[in-house]
Amino acid sequence: MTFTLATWNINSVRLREPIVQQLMQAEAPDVLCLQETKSPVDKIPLDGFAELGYRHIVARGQKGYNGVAILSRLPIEEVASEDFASLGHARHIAGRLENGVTIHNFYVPAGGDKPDREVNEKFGQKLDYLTEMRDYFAATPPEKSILVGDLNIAPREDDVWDHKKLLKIVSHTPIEVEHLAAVQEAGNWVDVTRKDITEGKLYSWWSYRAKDWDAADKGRRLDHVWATQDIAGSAHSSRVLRAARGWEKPSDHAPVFATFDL
DNA sequence: ATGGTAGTGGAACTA
Repeated sequence: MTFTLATWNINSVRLREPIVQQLMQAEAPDVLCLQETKSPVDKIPLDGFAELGYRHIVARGQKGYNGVAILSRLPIEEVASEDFASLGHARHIAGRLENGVTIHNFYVPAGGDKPDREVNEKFGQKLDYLTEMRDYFAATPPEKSILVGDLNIAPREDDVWDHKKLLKIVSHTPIEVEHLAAVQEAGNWVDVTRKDITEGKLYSWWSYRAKDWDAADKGRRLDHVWATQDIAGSAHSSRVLRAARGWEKPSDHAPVFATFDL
């Protein structure tokens, strides 16, 4: 059985209902994981998604901020939702497909502007969130699992437009990269995107603030697809749909895809 | 060092 999965920080699922449908029609991933839905679950516009074949959903939401959803053409059953770092935020949902694969969908805290937990509480919360993710996967090692989402960290030098310039910028600081590596190690996660696309600059996010995001190309790879060792070898065809960053009323993130043969 | 844009919700917060 082959299925394709996409992850996309949508920055309001209600405002961007049209381009979510555009992605469904143009690319038709079997499973679409969204972050920053910024909507209570009961106000997500599901009818149009269902008409396009996405009849199954597991989600967490809140008013105005955060929010994660898995929209699926395949039946999916909710299996977990954790409040790491006890923030009271809707940042995690996990579901299981009928083939036994578990999908974790995360929206990791962005962490504020200053990379110093002494002066910026949000940065401390981000590190704590990652530490609790690590402990969660260390306590119960995942199997046949996929982890996706906006992890708000670009770990590699070629995941950012300028490594040296971003070393003190939140999302690319060494301490964040170390915390993310600890999560990856605890769960035996393989970075599927970088298993497939081993070399070269690769981004999934471009700031709204750039005059011309495409020409400036000052991007970062904040959105990730990971899989446990037991199924990572079946993954292929990873890609970032950069074109979606240029669609009508775009998100500042582009969707990231991977296909699994299981 | 600063300010640049976008979403929610109708000011101030978050990213």
